[in-house]
Amino acid sequence: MVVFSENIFSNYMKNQSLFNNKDVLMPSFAPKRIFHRDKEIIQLGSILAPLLRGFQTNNVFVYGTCGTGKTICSRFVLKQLEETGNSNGRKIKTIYINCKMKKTADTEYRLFAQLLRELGIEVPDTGLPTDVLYRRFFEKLDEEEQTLVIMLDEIDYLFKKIGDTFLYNLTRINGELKKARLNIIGITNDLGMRDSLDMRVKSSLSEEEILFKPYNATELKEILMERINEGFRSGVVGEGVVGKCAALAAQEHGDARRALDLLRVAGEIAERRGDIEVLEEHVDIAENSIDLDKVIETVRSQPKHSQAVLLAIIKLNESMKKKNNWVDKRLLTGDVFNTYMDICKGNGMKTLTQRRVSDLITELDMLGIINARVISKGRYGRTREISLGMSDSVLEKTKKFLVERFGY
DNA sequence: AGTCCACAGGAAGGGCAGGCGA
DNA sequence: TCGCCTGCCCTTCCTGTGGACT
Repeated sequence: MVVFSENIFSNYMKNQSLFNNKDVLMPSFAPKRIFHRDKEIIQLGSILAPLLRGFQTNNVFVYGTCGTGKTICSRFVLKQLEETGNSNGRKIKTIYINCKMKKTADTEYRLFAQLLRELGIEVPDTGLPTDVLYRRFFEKLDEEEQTLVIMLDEIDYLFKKIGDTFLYNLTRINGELKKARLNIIGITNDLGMRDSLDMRVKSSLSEEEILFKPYNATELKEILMERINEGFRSGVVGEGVVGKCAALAAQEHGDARRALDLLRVAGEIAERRGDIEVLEEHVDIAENSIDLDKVIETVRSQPKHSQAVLLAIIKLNESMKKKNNWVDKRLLTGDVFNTYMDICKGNGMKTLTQRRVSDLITELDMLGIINARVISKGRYGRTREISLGMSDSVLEKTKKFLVERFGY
């Protein structure tokens, strides 16, 4: 029972926080020092340096797996480039765009709209032809002598969705500008994307390439120690915790973002429990919690029909497991569509066509929630084999969320 | 070698919301 | 205000496809 004469936050305020500055442990935080990426930073810096003297330079293609420091290093270099340029009387502006942001930069129109907004020009969400946006962007850019560096993060997502026309359009702008200059930094964790690009785009975007290798456990440990010193009160995080976070993240392709998330969430769990120290058991709990939050957040942001398709996949997956020979049985597009229709009918929803559901399956695959690959069953047709890309505990919570939503 | 299946996925077009210009 | 334009989401129609089966 809550007694209203007592302040519910008094306990929280009584205990001293384990954190000094939690922002330092956020993936978005820009640290003063970046470890083990000297070579890549210097390489990117030397490619962009001619811009400071007003010379043309090459576009850059940055690739490496998740959490290898691509974004943080690129942002670090661009920030310094902008500062150095501006303090030397040369106008350099940088724009960061994450192409995976739904409804923000996931179509060519939305990408150019976002670029225009960054340049201070408001444009409607729809209604204008894309080439009008393109022209406005071009005119605004060429109003004065300046250099614009556009950093397109997760560029593979946009490429898979709409092809490489937008890249072709962007890269050819430079030849038409009279006063301004435009440079593009494409960042991706899809190492195969480069090979799928149109020859003209490839030669223009991949003029320079920088590969970010995964961190090993020792490097991750050093990165964590630096953040702990600033982020936590001294002595609240033990040596074992750092080693565990680093080892777990090293297993996941040397992902520094993962290591930081583990550390921060472990700290939050310890604090919530009222413990005075972050322990290895907190890291174990954090490991499950992070996956869960990420997947639930993604699922929650999906349109209703995508959620219904995912529920259909989860339900079918479950019923297959219950059967003895479930290993031999495969989850196919047709089965998913039938179950999806049942879910829609049960909820009074109008069903989308199989063609559209096929696209939704592709989108769920691109988000990493499911795995779908095209297979041929010979005489019995060509279809997609679908499986779930999440652990049992995450699956259980996702199912709970979807079942509550659809009551199925 | 030819047939056939169950889709994949491309192309075209409709409906809707919204902008532009006369 | 109205007609015409656009992008987006979706449907409809269509062709293409890998490999088991005949």
